[in-house]
Amino acid sequence: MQRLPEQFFEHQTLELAEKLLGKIFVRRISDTVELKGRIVETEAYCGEFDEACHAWRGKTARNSMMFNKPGMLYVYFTYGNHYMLNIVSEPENIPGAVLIRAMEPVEGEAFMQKQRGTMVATALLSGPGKLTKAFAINGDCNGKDLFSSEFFLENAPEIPQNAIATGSRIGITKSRELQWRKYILNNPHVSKARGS
DNA sequence: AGCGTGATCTTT
DNA sequence: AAGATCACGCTG
Repeated sequence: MQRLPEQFFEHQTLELAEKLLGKIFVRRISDTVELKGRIVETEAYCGEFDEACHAWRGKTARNSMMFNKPGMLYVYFTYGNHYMLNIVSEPENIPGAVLIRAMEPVEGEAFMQKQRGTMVATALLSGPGKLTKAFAINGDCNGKDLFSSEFFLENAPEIPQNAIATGSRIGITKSRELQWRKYILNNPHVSKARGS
């Protein structure tokens, strides 16, 4: 299976959010445990005109990874409980990232079930805080990249336009009007909107 | 529909 | 130094 090269990530953030749909996120935990998930939901966060983006007011200690090279991981901690996984986009020194909001389990389900404390397949990776817990991703992963033996993306067929849905990003209060959430239509592993 | 949880950012 | 916010998940 082909690994996606650095050039794959060199697209505008919103475009990358679409192109990531359907691709396989891989984490090698050990020689014997490999975890794989198919990306089914993403959100774009980009630059200084997007008030929901952590970097809209400029570089800080937390968001500095968003200014790094495309294909790196930006992982941050929020709500006192949860790590969020983002893939950095945009050229160096320009802030941008794609939040991975949901995946479909492909390999390593036993490990994911143990991490999450549930056997329900659609509950393993169907939210940004859930999937980091399932993949044992924490702050130590911030700044790693997708071109190593530990983390990489596998190529997979492009999702046709008529199977991609667009909407407002979930859980934010600012810039609600931007339709920067992308997800695969009718996929049961997409996260539920908050409050429903 | 309400709450836990703690880092980060803004305001004093 | 204090207060508000937060790209959430769980219980009920």
